[in-house]
Amino acid sequence: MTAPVAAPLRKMPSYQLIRSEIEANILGGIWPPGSRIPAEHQLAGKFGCSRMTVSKAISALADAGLVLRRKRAGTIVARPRMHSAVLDIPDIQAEIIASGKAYRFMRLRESTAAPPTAADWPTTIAVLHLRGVHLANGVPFAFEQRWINLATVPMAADADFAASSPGSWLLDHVPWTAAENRISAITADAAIGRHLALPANAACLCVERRTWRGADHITFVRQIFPGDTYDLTARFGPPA
Amino acid sequence: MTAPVAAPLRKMPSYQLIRSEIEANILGGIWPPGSRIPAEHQLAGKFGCSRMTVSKAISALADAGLVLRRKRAGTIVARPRMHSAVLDIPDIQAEIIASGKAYRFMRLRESTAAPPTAADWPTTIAVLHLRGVHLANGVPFAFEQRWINLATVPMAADADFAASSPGSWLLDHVPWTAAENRISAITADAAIGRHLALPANAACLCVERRTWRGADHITFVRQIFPGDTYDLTARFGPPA
DNA sequence: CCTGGGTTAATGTATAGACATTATGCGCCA
DNA sequence: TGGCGCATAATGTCTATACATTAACCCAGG
Repeated sequence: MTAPVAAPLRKMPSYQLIRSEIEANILGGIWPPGSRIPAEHQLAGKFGCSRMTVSKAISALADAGLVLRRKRAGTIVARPRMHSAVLDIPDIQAEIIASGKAYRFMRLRESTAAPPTAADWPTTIAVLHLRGVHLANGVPFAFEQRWINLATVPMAADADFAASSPGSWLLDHVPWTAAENRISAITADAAIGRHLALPANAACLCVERRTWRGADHITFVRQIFPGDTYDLTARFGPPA
Repeated sequence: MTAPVAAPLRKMPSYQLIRSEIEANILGGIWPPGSRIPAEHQLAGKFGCSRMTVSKAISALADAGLVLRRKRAGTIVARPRMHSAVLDIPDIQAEIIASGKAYRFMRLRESTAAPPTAADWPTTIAVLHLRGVHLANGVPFAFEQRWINLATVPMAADADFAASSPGSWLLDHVPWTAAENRISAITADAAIGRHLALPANAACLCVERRTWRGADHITFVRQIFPGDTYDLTARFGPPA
């Protein structure tokens, strides 16, 4: 039995090792933002590998936004920016099941109402309008209102949304090419308060998501979570 | 003058062209999820390039999550997932200025109160406690409450937060290695309502952010936005 | 029928070299 | 002094090749 070292330095490929080395220099402050890092051929010499390998390592760092590469000018350390965060917006059904609770989608009355103005859909297309509540162990977790474009997803008309939530069904059956998420805070109206068992005027987190397949609209969904029991969390970098 | 084609097929490198070709087959449904795509050497033959070039293209697709690569089994089209969304959480000062409005940070009374329990900071460290309101054209835009770890950032004690917001100042002076964002909805209390000129019990979007440099805490900030006028938007894929 | 192990097809990594591309920065010339 | 243009240093791409690694597959043996 070898040493049970928990460290992940088992047998890292060169380009990952080089990447880690550079990353450590940047994050450790040895190479401050704006400074030039050694040229590829210099690093290749230092690490005793070919320039291609160094280039692959630096390309990964450039993709990650840690450095900026410019021909002739060299590679410089990027100024850290709180540009964007990777936010986990999982499928509600999967999230509830993953937490060990029983999941159920309670479907409410639906209609074939016109698509919502917020989604700027053409008013002429045929849509399936769904309303329902996601339940975790029988407790309301989120209220969902969804419009599905029947021109793009005709088989949605025959789907059984009692077994799996509309979101999961769509993920399983319809590939999407673009999506947009919008997060805001709203005050629960009477209907929402009733569905989620909330007091009047409770603050709620509202997630609206639109998805496309190419130029075609697939679905527009508005999910409303109780503000005091749900939050979205995004994390960056190594664990603290 | 050549044809004013808007299409971006000007002079794409081979690996990007190959990537686009594969991507089109996947997104167009010709290669459905779970199906195998041709082996690298086959694609190399088809495109008349080396296997390295094909591999680079497929690696990019694998990084993007469109395909899964497995030795011997080949490369298969991944099942699309709403894994995570890239959310734009820009610096408030930069955001307001970018929108063409006048920015001002109105600093409120501060204290050296103990760090907030929510940030699970040690209670013994010296902190700088800041409170203020971000103003866009004089109108309250967000209420901010911030704690800065003076052990990690001693020069924050002497900084002038009238010129630039605390967030911008920190971004410019302190590199960070990890960050965590938490988004929730809250009901405005009396103080928040007063600062943001909101009616009582208005729903607000609450963004809490913690940043670290290595193992050291840098700052904990809680920003509160009027729920009806602010939202966070994240977009994926090509523009609609 | 099941199990084990070897074969082998596919990806993963790496190299040395070549040429393309680009913008920096210096020198030349007006 | 000023501006123009070219040499050059750096990254960007690509090739042909080599070997490592992995796991699907198949077949022999129980």
